[in-house]
Amino acid sequence: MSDKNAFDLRDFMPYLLNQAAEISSLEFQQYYRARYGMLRTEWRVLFHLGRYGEMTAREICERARMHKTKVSRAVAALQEKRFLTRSQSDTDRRQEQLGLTAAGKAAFDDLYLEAQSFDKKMASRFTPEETAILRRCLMEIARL
Amino acid sequence: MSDKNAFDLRDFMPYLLNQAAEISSLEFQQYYRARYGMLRTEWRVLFHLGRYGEMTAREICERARMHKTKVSRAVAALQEKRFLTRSQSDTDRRQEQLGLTAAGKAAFDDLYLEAQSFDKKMASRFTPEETAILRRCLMEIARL
DNA sequence: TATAATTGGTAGCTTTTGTAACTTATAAGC
DNA sequence: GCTTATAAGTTACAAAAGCTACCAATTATA
Repeated sequence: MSDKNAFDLRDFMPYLLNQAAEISSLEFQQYYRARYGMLRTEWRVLFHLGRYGEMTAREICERARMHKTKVSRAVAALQEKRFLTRSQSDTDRRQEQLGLTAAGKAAFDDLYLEAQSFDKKMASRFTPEETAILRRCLMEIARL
Repeated sequence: MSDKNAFDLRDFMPYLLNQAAEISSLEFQQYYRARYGMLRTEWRVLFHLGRYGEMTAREICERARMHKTKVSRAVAALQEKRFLTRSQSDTDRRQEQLGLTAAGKAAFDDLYLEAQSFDKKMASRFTPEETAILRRCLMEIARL
């Protein structure tokens, strides 16, 4: 147990993943938080609508793997910021189509570029081969 | 923007890391939660004390990179479960040395083994080379 | 065509986290 | 020695997440 080769916290994959996720997320958070006062949940919803176009809250739940209450609150917050509009569906009045306003699109475009360059910066710390393996392993673990 | 090769959420490293971390953590959580009613913060504190021996709350903060209020609450919860004891230091009466009780050690030993086999199971999904690269990249990103 | 079951979305309550202020103890400046 | 600063740890209050129950619209079923 006090053996030098013994299993350590730094060898425990869930711990490693959490530390890496936390650090990178906190760093990127600066952008959407400082500029737009957004939360992580809001940034995710914004990304989905900006990147993939109009969709319902349920579709966002599935794609982003977020609980529906989380999405509901993020949508309300984005609407409050005038970044998002809702329009009731004609075929099923329970659901509403969500879309971005001009301001929402502008925020998305801005953050989308930041995300790209942030990702590039992260990848640049490793060789292309390492980065490719890292991405593949993470996708596999995340079941994406 | 609707280009097939365009930057996608699945290409965004912080998102990938979060999804992978969340999935693996939720899975392992089953063990400490179901058997001992522990929270993640408590499991981390238990791990530190079990693996590295007695130390103060401040040392746990540094090693585990947890905020001192989080540690304080986890310590209180572990004490409540009779897994942990405190003893005031003679040289500095502000700090107290934290250690595990017999029950705490038993819980640690159990979970330590589970953690090892869990990690092994995760690693087995990849080749040894891939696993090594994955670990190195994560350590680098997490600045460990 | 009633009635039960399901679905999209919201609201309320509880648990957990984050932040700042506070308490007590030590260290530093003069 | 006496003030001031800093550190360890706790507490209190606010923000956020999780969970359950709920409402209203739709679909399935008897």
